Amino acid sequence: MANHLALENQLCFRLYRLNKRMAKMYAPLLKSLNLTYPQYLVMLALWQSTSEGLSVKSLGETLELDSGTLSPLLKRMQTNGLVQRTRSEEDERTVLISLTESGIALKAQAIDIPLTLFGKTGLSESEFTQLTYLLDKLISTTANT
Amino acid sequence: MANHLALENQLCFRLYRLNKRMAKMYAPLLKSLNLTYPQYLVMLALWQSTSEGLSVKSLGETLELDSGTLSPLLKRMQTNGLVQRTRSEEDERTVLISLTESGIALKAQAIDIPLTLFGKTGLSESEFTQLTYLLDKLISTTANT
DNA sequence: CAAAAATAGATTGCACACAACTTAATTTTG
DNA sequence: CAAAATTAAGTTGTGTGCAATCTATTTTTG
Repeated sequence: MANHLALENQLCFRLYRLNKRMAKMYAPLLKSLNLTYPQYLVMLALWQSTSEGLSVKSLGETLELDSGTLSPLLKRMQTNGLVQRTRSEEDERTVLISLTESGIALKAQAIDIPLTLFGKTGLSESEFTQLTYLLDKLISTTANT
Repeated sequence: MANHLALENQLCFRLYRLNKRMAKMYAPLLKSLNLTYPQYLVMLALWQSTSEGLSVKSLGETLELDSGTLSPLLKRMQTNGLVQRTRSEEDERTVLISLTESGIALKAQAIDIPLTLFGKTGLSESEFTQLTYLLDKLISTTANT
């Protein structure tokens, strides 16, 4: 007779706690780069993009964030000198976000973060693979928006 | 040669996205109970507690939230008639949070939520068990606070 | 082609989430 | 026992995150 409403039985609560703990583990490393956790995700997206940058729309699709979150976040990143905003010439509605020199340079300082964090998780390679598989499966069955 | 900074390779990003998707899946169900997702977690904690209720501190330990989050959140729940606050008599620093009649009654309306959501995940029982195991392992290796 | 619909981004309002700080009460300690 | 340290909640300030709305620009359609 399972108690379905017990907090310990909620998958969502495990994800909720773990997500917060992850962000807290990143925080000290990111602080030295003057980045918040969501800003770090934006940087990851931009570091792997072309030099023209990404539109706010495509950044939003990649990170699953809407303009209500991204607009002020990108404004802060611009203030901190990490990104530039350019109106697209083909479509005046579109704003292209691209890295500044300083934003590009920051990549070198971030390069070790993923492995450092993976070390702290204590997971084996095979557990990591298995967890990735299960999370992807769940991501694919949970519709976005 | 793995690209460690690629967004697709980040475990944290999978958890980040999935956590948000979960909250969005709960949202419509919780809206009919007039609860937000964090408020739902508070209700789960209170539904399984004794009738004396829980202190803000123990609620915070259970949910991994500090008073900066809980104080205003509990105030809103009190405004909505779900919980009461009582100063403890043994220790005047402690505030006990307990359910109102209406808060207790809400449990009946929430009883089907976990199974409804589990259905939407599309996970098998064995996948659920495996995922729970891996998440717990990760939770136990990631220190809190 | 002009009106209607759709799209991109920004803005507003509300609810977390957390660091840092404050206040009041209790414990510890010299 | 009194001063110092600790503890529990609350407050303040900043940064998300999202729904709803607004504005400007395109695209579609009659």
